Amino acid sequence: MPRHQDRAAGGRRRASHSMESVLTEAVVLLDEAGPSALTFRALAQRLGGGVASIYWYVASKDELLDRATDHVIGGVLADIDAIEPGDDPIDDLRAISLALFDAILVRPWLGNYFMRNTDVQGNCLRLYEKLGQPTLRLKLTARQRFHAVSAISTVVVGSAVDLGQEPPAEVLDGAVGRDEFLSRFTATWRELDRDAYPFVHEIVDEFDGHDDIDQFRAALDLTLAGIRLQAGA
Amino acid sequence: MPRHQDRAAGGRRRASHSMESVLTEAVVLLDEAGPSALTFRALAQRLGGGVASIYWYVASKDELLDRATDHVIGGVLADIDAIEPGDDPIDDLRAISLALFDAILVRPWLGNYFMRNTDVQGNCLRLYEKLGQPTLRLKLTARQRFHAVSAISTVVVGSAVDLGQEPPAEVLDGAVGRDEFLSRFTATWRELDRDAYPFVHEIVDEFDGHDDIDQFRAALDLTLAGIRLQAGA
DNA sequence: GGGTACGATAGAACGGCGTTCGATAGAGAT
DNA sequence: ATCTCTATCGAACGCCGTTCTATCGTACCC
Repeated sequence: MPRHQDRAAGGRRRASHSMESVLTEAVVLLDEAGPSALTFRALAQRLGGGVASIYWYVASKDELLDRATDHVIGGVLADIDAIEPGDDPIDDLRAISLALFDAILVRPWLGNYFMRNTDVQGNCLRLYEKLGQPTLRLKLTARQRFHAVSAISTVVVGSAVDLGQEPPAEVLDGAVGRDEFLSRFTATWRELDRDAYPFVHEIVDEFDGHDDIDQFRAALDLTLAGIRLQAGA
Repeated sequence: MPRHQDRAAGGRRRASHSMESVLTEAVVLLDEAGPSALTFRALAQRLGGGVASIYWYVASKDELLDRATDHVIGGVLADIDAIEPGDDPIDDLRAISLALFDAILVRPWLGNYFMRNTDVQGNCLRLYEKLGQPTLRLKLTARQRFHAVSAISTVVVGSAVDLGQEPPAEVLDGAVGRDEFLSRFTATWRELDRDAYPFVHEIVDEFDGHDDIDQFRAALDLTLAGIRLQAGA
């Protein structure tokens, strides 16, 4: 029986993966073209192996996304550990939140999978802890602390989701710039009836060419101001 | 040539749709079992027609989701129009936000599609306007007004996304209750090292059996407190 | 060194999805 | 009667996540 075991030039090599390489390459795909680009087939090709092999490391695509997310959060955690705690707990909260948001700006897809399953996302849990520790220095009840951190987390996730909307492909191609894309909206808005839409007209100039990080910082600072008020500090 | 035109008993009837019926049935599917249940095939079956017919009304699934979302926001808008403006603009902001969140509690999938494309989502734009009008009565700059409404919108969307995570099927089936599902997490958390996770231990009792609307209300009130402070009112 | 157990890999197939194509039925105008 | 435009639909296409089954290669045992 001719079992052709061609170890010669043409012979297919078997690929050899690792959890690390799987997650790293998954993140590369996500970074390059967003969640829709991360398919098992694309990932397998990048790893130089077969599709089914990936299932040895993760049980499903959801788990892959959860683990990939936690993988990059690990890096964020390192950045956050480098932050020196200051006198003001609220300033610490702000610093940690901004570090997290910086990571989301670079990888807008993060928002959709962050904190989805702490069983698998150990780093996300650690980050949650990090975010909560400054509140222990504030005069708050346990419930208030819980709500405060939830609120900050909500603001981060909410902002991330705004960012994470995959732009209509023409922006990704670079065919039209982001500013032009925004202006298309504002142009429509400006044509609305001034009496029926006084607020939209009031802020349309602000929306045009607005900066995402300014928007996040403003939302975060409003929440932090509320927390500070509550703590009586 | 025998073009068999069986108008007899067995003859298939043609279905007759309308934008209204398409969106209504789409919402029914979303309500019954979440976004994963809304497929063109399931929708066609419900409408008693063919798959391709739906494409006469919407150009893609994204547009279907956008329009379905805007459809139900229309109902929310009616609720909001029924709210009498009070003396305090911030109380009005709170009332409108809560009305919106009430709708999201019933339909957790809303958060993922809300405010995605104001071209198609006219009602969402109207709601944005409604949310902004109270800020016109506050002493704020245009930019501050823009950021204030964005912040509120972010809190709503962020909370909705938390809610919108499709539970792991066993909860949907009713096999395990929501409380039991939460307790499974907290049980793991309680086993963590107390020194490494002081905050998690501090709030684990709060997390166990927590109420989503309390969490939202707390986050919203923190943001509103920040806005009130900014307006010097 | 032959046999065996197991960690790891992979091709092929399955069913379901969004989407497209081409055909066609019905209603109204010419 | 014919033409036109709106509306409908079955069948097919290509891609997706997932599963099945068969293998390869190494470490270990006797």
